[in-house]
Amino acid sequence: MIADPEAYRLRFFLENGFIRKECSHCGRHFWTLDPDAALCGDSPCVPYSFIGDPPTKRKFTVAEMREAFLSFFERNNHTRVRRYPVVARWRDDIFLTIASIACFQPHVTSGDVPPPFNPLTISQPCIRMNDLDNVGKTGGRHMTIFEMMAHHAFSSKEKEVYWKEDTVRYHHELLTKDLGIKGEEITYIEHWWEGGGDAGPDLEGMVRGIELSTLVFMQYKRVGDNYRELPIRIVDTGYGLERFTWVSQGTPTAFEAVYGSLMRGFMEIAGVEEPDPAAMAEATRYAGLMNVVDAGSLREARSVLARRLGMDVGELERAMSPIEALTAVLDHTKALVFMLSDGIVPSNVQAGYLARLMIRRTKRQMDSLKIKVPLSELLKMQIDYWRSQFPDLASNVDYVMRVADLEVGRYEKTVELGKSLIGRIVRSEGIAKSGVMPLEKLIELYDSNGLPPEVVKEVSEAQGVKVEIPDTFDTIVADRHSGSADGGAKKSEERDILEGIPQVQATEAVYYSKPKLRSLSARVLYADDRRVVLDRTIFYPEGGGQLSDRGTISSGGKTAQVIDAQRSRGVVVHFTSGEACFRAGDEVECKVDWERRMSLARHHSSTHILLGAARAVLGGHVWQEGAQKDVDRSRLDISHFEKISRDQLKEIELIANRTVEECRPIKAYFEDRNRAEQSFGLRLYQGGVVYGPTIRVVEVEGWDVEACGGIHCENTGEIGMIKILRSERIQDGVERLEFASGQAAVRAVQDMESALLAVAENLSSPIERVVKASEKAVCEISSSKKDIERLRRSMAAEIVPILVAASEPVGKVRFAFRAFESLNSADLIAIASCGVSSHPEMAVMLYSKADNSVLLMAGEWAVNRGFNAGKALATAASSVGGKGGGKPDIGQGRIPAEGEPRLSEAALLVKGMLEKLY
RNA sequence: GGGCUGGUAGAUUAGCGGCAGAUCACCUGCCUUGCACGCAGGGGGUCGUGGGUUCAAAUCCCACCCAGUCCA
Repeated sequence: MIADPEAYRLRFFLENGFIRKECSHCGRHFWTLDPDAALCGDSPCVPYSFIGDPPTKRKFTVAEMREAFLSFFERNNHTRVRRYPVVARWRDDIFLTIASIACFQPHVTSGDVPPPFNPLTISQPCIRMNDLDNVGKTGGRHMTIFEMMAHHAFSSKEKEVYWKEDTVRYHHELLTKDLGIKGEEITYIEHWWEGGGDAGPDLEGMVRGIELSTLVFMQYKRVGDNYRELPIRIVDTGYGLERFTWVSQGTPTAFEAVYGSLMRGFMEIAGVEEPDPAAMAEATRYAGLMNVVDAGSLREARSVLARRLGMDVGELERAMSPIEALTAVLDHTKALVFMLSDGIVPSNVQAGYLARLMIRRTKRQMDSLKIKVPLSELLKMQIDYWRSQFPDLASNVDYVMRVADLEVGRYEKTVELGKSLIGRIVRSEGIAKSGVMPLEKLIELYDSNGLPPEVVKEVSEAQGVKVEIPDTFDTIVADRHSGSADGGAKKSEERDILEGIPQVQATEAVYYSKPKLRSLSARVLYADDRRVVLDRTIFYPEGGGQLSDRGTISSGGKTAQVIDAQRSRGVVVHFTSGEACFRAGDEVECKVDWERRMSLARHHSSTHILLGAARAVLGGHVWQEGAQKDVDRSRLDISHFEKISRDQLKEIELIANRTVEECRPIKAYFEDRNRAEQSFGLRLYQGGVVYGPTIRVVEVEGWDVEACGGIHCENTGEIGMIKILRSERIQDGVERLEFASGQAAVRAVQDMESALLAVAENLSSPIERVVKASEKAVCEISSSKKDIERLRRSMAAEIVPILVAASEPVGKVRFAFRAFESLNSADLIAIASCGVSSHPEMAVMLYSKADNSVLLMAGEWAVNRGFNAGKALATAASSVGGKGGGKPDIGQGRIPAEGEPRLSEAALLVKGMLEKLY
């Protein structure tokens, strides 16, 4: 949609002498004070002209520029708001905070929740992974991490804060008065903005060829091809802190301006020379002229630039690539510091995957620069550089460094493993011969070993094996999974629990107001053969990972079992079984299965306590990733970067139980969202995204606070005991704790005790010495085995001469046959193989009465002449009712006791076969 | 949550129904006297756990545990 030109015809422009023009180069409309201006002021229409010649009254550092901005808006009645994390945990549609307005979506922008302050100003660190490829190649116009300075005003019909006029006036005043940019140098380009389903006109503030700010007037919601007015209109501005700083310093790239001494430190480590400032400035100006940065346009621009500098393209690339890689490392390491410090745990999914991607990319760039210093050191340098402006970074420095080292190690291990795996596959004859990697193997390497096809290609082509990656590789892989994937997905299809129920009032949640009430009389609003809706209820409906209450509803002597309760749009539906049937208007008596309720409450409160304990033991990066509370056992999934050790588990358990002993009060109450956030921070949202202006806060006093809808104990002492049953790594970066509380915990301990007692009994050992006893037993088994093996060998050596002496010539071989009383098949093998290997002309047939096993081993001579002991034994054994088989040199089988008297017949049969050899 | 791959000596692994092997490391001796050296010999295995199929299971089937990995 193109906005009505009237949308931009501001009184501010008209009264201050701005004129509307059309850019002779790109055709866009813009407002300017310069009557001679013909171009819009954006690149590529206008080249960068601030390098070496800043338009501001003085140079600003990043910190100075941020402060200048925030204090300007504070002076103009805005409230300064602290930055939000770069991980957007309050949103379920994006992982990272990509703009300042993202902090207030969706609750504030939808009108559900009032903004914390109105108007407000903020400088919000944002991360955009989609610019990853451009970082370092555009002189700093693109960065994965940047700060978006903003002033936001939220206006509704009831309350008008400010709109376009004041926004532009603030903008202009800040730039001209506080920063000292001449009014004539600022142009405002008319533009239409759309994002995240919202839309509105916007003005882009341009100075000397670079876009410094975007002033968006969000006022529409996009519905299909139409636009609907939003209930609240939002001033959504974005001022690029790094660009403002850059422009004020006029450095060749933005990196010198933003990173200053840190950049020099990184260059020293990497051994990268300071590039010629003039050439660098030229390159940056050139990058500025490129609209889209992709491989093609980059190459093209390079060759033009090379010509202008009088260089060869290759020469230019060699000169540029170290500084490009270095600035990318500079940018990525800062992004990583914020990501990790804000608690992202690298993983193979979601936000964790973005962190992993960033780490691997950074590592590759570091390798290309041959940087030997560990990544964690660079991160440490970043933290030291930024800590005065972001004090919270310093508190997580240990975690950040630890995780970075761990991840780099993991990456190196994966690549190393991949190399040996590919090497082995290549060596497998089929592939080495054909010289081509089959698609099948390529998919397997990716699917099972996580090796991207590009890596496989690189490694195997170094070994002379061609790899072709089909364009549709991703689709092929996806297809393989689709068969199984939809099986689970379809099941989760939700049916409306209110289907067929007429409009009824919201159910009064007595389970919240009087959580200790075990029975309640209520009135039936609706009932059918399996569902009952009441005017009020004490049955907790399933939610927040807590199962629903069960119990009974009865009236006039008839009773129905409540097997489940669910809530939808404020209405609690009780699912019943049994004959009792109710009618609307009936007065009924509700009874909750109290044992179940208490067990669920204990497990739920335990979850909060354990989370706090895990955070205390493992660190502040621990967040709840999911939870399920049942009656006998529950589980809590938490983010953590490595397997939780036994000792840590014990520590968590101990601390959790201490908290239980301390009998801390647990308070549950409804609270205004903004107020709760201010008191407790975003830590509240452990259980995931919560909607609405009012949230229910569950506070374990002095221990843990969460937004939570569940039923809890009133005091941690009611839990009695928490027993962690086990921990499991359910995916990279997520550990699952399974635990039991109260009686269930006692029962779990009893079960373990019984198992231990049984073991002790088997070992005839008292429990205190059961460990030693079991170790000794295993040791003895092992040494006995060695003894047996030794005895077996010497026994075999003793018997062989007897066997040889008793053997008879059969054709050209000697044949020995003998039955033993108490030897087993392993013993027979030892004897026969000893005999046959020392007497290659022999064939030995042995029988054991103890386990009815029969063995035939043929010496080399017979085997070389085509004798097959396996086949011979098979026929011989079956002739007397047994079974068997084997290979040419060895045949094994079993002849049942009934066949024993006819053993000599079987031996005769074998002899007959041996006789034929010549 | 679902799929795939793997679990064999301290390490890396071969075998994939029929006598558990290799390489490195380790120990002993010789050669040489020292910097991934050669030779001879040796120790080291509940073949992840528990069931099942089979005359016979490291090997096939089922369940579970552990590790890796992909998809949601």
